[in-house]
Amino acid sequence: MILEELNKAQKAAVTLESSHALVLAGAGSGKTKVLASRLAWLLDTNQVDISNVLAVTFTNKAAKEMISRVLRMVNIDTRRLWIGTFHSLCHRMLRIHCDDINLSRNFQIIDASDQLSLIKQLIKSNNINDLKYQPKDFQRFINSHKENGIRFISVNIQRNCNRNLLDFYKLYEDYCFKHDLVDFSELLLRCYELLKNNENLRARYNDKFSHILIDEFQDTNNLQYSWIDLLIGRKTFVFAVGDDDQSIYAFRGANVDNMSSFEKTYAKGSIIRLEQNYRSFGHILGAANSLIKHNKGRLGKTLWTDQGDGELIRVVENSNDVGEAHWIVEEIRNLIRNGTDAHKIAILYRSNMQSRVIEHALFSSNISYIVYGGLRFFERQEVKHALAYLRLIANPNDDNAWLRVVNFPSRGIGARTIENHLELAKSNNLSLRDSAKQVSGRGGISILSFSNLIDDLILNSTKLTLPELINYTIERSGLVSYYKSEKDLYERLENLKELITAATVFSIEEKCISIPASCSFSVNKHTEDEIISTPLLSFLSNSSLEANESLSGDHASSVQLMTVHASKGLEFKVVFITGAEEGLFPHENSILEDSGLEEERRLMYVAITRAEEKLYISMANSRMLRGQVRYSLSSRFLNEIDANHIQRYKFENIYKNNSSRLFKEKLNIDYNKPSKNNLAHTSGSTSSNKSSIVNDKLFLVGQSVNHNRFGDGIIVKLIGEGSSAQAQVNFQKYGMKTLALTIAKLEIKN
DNA sequence: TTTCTCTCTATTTTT
DNA sequence: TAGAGAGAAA
Repeated sequence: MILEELNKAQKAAVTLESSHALVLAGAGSGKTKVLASRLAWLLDTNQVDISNVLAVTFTNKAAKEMISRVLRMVNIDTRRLWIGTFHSLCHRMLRIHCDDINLSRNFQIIDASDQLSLIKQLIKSNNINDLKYQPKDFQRFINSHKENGIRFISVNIQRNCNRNLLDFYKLYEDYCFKHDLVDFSELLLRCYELLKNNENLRARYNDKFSHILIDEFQDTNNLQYSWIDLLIGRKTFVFAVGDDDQSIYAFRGANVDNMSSFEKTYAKGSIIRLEQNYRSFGHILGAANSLIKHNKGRLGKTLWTDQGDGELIRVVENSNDVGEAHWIVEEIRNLIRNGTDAHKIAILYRSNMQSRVIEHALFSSNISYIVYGGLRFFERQEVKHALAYLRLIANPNDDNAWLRVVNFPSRGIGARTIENHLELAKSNNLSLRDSAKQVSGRGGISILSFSNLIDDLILNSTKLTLPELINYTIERSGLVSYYKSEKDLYERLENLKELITAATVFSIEEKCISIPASCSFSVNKHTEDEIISTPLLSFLSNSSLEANESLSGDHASSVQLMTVHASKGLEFKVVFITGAEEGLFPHENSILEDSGLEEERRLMYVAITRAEEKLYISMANSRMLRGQVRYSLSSRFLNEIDANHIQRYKFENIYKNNSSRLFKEKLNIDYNKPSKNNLAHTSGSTSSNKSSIVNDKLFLVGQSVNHNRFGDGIIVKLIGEGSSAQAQVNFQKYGMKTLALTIAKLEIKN
């Protein structure tokens, strides 16, 4: 039954015996199916006990999907299965073995935004004023080092890294160690060190896991690879699935080379390719294949389908961003009128800011839509406030949680009082809570009463279940009355109530419903499948690790809007790829280096391969960017796609009295020469000139020009007059440059 | 403490 | 354009 619905290549992968394997799974080739079938097959044929499998995914969503697919094939007790994200699996190991690595049992996980606010606080309290670096730079420095397995102590100072960044790394490390805080990269690094430095333990896990399954292997970073490496024992077989052409997260440390490293070290030339695509029609795949061929150093694969060519891809030129949005709306109306479900239509864009204009157009046409990638539930301000109170219950010495809510809702504790308090705590080497009694003055009294509030919450936590405790906490802390007080904060109040619901659901799932929130499970120490925890603690960990999808509205009848990154792994009947312009897609920050450009190309590849039946790619000759009108050439990627898969269109939009009338014309046009009459329709104005005459040449904004070194480009902006006149030019190969018109020899192209 | 005003900056993002 | 953060005024 498990093998019935698989094609030959899929079956070969699923039933592979006694060896490591690298499965190159193209977009839409049934990757998830193969992974789930593999696991089900191993269990069904009794080749392995469920407790001997480790399955790693990148998102919680993917893990859930995998579990539900496996359950459809075999009946198993999933609680004994080690499945989850890298972070959740490391977390699981750390909870079991925290005693072995000097980690407190109460260690708390901090998410990216907690980490950032901690960094800001440390910058302030240590009077660090290096104007060169923003808090985010410190954060990036710390995380990227951790993700390469580098602690402060092992940073090579010879490397050209700044002393201040380095010193701060130490400061941050010390603080986290002292306060039992573990950030996301620390979860991995700690767990890596646990296995690395503890031979016996490592040997036990090497024996335990006879099969390791890894999803999205192209997205692993160096530390994740090393962690897996440590888990591979003599009798362990790794089944890694990935697609180097869909690696789009190098910017956050993912290393595609892990695929070839794995292949060389373990899989030894045995690559299984899944190339039959079940998602898209031929023209769409042809376009994707012809585009991605421009990348070098691929492991190589070509997608094919037996479903026929389908429709040509429609490449559409618009005069500006507003026009593009209106054209999309018009087209979507037609599609819906002809029977396409709205939720099977996706609008993709390179950067989030592009959604605004599109949303506006959809909204005014009464087409319902959902935007993915907004604030998630557990990242919302009010939820984080409530969680800070809960963290203080779990650990009253959590200074960050203390600082977050000591004056929220406001209790008359100002910046001055807090400064005093911090100073006092630091000089006595105490936590804020332990030094609360000593704060003097009016603020001191307020702080004392806050401290009493926390004591009261802790007292009640032993009597109440988790949902009851949360309810009590948000009432007693004043959060509820604060959010009740103003009308437009109603939604935030709802979210607080939603948190109670989340805890209720969580309690049921964890089967800990009648246990008071702060009571420990009794645990056999070092039992590998048992976790030392309390309901409150595991709820808090869970809320950091599983910051679930944002609460969005009506799924079923809404058009879906998201970035190309967010679309990875999804599929839609109809896809609109918008903003196919030089500087935007490929993004100007990425085009100067080959690796950057190749990642942009893979991103376009991902976007194209989301489409099942209909694919539109649109561009606008000009768009409003950061309050200025920006002119662009069409994306080079459009020229890299084989022309026989494409049909080009051009749309002129004219607006009168706020109502839009669309005139469509089908033309064979050269996309690198925006026609001049488009300029008349661009909205917005800038303080710069629309034209400039230098050496008898008349330069216009929006004009195509050629420079002897930089090649072809388009004039984006003209600044100044006469001999000091400058032109800002967006060059196809070199990005944005500002040139003096009297010096630079710019040729006007017709 | 809160609110207003000015300045700065600007991909992609899961855990 | 729009949001965040800092600093000054109320």
